[in-house]
Amino acid sequence: MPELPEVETIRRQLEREISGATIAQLSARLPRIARPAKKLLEQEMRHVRIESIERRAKLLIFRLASYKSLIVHLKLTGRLLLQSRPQEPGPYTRAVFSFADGRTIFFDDVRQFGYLLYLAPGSFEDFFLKQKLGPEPLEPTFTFHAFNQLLKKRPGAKIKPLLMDQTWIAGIGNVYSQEICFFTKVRPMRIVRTLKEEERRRLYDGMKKILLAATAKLGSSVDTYVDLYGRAGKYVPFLKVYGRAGNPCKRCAGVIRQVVMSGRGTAYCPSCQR
DNA sequence: GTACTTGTTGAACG
DNA sequence: TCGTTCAACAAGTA
Repeated sequence: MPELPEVETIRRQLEREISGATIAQLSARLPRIARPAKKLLEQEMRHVRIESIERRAKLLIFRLASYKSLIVHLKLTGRLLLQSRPQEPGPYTRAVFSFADGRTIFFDDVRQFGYLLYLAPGSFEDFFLKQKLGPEPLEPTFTFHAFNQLLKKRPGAKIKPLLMDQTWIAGIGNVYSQEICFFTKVRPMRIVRTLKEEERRRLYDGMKKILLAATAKLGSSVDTYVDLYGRAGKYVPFLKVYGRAGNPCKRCAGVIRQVVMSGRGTAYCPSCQR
């Protein structure tokens, strides 16, 4: 599942490879992934230069010439794959970017949840206002004080689903929210108002530490995630609780337990997470 | 055949 | 209005 570290990894690779390149054409092979509509998207993406690649939450933003932009959301199983030599599209290739220099990028997505969204100049701000995204956890301006203020807004929330709430904080999903709780030694169902000062501090430190470490390892390939070059992320061996239910805790003598919270699988160590 | 997996949306609830 | 939970979406994997 692409979360902040995975999406940021792809952003950096895209920046290196296609910033400044020109898209000759974009072909949406599966119309449902094209927004607002296949015809308009393909029309608007003819012969446009990519100025830069940005990321906000789990969204990739292609900044294009003439203040146009293209948003890419990978959702659960989306991939962007750079092909330096001509390749046949696979069964799950939903769109193909063809560059003026002959390279292509495939947008593959088994589950068809991902999308490509064209935004005309001006509608960019509207889109992000509607999204109501919370702050970026790795921004230098996101201090402990800012985090603490954020916690005060939701005193009654359970910490793990709150970490996954994109309108509260951006970019954290089901994998890293569990890892952050483990690092903090706090159970995922803990109510925010019961968190002590030192636990809040560990939450803040752990969040930054884990997201940075995972990004440095090019993300976690727990499902189908691979980077722009089709390579798996290398963070999985460092995951402490995600996908480890029934296994011994890596920190104490406990056994990792799995529960369901807000409809999502949630693993934690009942022994060292309180 | 059935259960399970997940990011986001929108509906439903209190 | 707000916070929260839950079904739905889709399709591969166990």
